[in-house]
Amino acid sequence: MALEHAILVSLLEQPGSGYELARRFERSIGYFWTATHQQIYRVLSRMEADGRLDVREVPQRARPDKKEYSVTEAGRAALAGWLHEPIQSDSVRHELAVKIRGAAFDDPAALIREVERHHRTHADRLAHYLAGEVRDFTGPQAPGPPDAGQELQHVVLRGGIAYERMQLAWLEDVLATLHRLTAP
Amino acid sequence: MALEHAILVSLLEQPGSGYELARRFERSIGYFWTATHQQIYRVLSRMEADGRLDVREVPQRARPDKKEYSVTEAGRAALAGWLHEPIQSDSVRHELAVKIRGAAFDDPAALIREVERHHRTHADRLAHYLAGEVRDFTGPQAPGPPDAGQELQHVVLRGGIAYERMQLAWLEDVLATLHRLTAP
DNA sequence: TGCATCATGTAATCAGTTACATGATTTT
DNA sequence: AAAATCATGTAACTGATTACATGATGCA
Repeated sequence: MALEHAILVSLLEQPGSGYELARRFERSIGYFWTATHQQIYRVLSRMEADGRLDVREVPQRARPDKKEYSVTEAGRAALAGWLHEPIQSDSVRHELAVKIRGAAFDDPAALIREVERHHRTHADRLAHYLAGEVRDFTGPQAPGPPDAGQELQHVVLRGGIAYERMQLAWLEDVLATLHRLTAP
Repeated sequence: MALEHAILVSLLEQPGSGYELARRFERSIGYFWTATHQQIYRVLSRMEADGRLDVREVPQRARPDKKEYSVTEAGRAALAGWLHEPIQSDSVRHELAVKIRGAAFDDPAALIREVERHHRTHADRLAHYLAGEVRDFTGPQAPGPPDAGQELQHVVLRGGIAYERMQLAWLEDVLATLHRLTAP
């Protein structure tokens, strides 16, 4: 299970509450791993019980208290152990592709709207990634040796950008194909 | 749940047994949806109980009997219904990206082998897809209007090819980054 | 007054994986 | 003699989603 490891990475980058983690999973970490708050809370409790995380109750004024989690030495060791194990390539779950092949048994034209909708979603996501790249990874780099954390975050973001660009090009291919089949 | 729909599509393309489906999920359908035989058998039973599939016991000589499944009218209607519902873009689960960001808290060099391994896996998969494309989608097309099923299968395969090419390019980017961080 | 944000959780259910189990035939 | 292929399944478990629940503050 990689949610646990994604949480370790995120909390090493910056300690925080379950709520904050859930928001990060909607933003940067969500570029390559998704999770809902329910699941995050459950995993956080377990990880704390397992000694991989420390909790600190943080009272706040004008807001409910929060539990700030940080990674213990045991947590860091667990992450290191996982990093040294080989993982298998992620299995693909591409629901839209199921639909496209399914359209052969229905009306291909009915899918055009849906594919256009996905195209917009991916275009938005790409714009969002590109804005993040400009914000976080341009400008003069600090003198001295390169910051590994920064470089690695950037290469992962470039992966997200490449993925969205590929998706957009493919969705355009799909649209052209659907149009060809509809009005030849 | 799209496994059910992936099974409907696959059985509409060609009726078959659970075993045969499992093999297709390792090949063509596996390009965009994965499933193990255990899960397939379970879902097949449920779908048959729900009246979406018909079963026919096929005795075979020199082999165990098999159950050949085919899609009922109700099954076809269920697929059509799903095709007309909007779906949300697939959520990403990119374990390798978690590892790459995690490498900032460990030794980035230790990841090089792992990334190279993934590169080989994707190169193999790409070669496999390209061979399939030559086998199934080249040569003179039949006269008359284009075959929708064929065109749609092809565009999905092109998606798989585009994905693998993008992955390969990105993994090369990752490797270059790791080398830069390791021996600057 | 109503909605959004911050903050945490439980309960029920569904989906997916891993391990185990059986048994014949064909190939090496 | 051993391994691979064909063929089907059960059981236990883990992971993930959906729905429900609570309650304060701040903004329009």
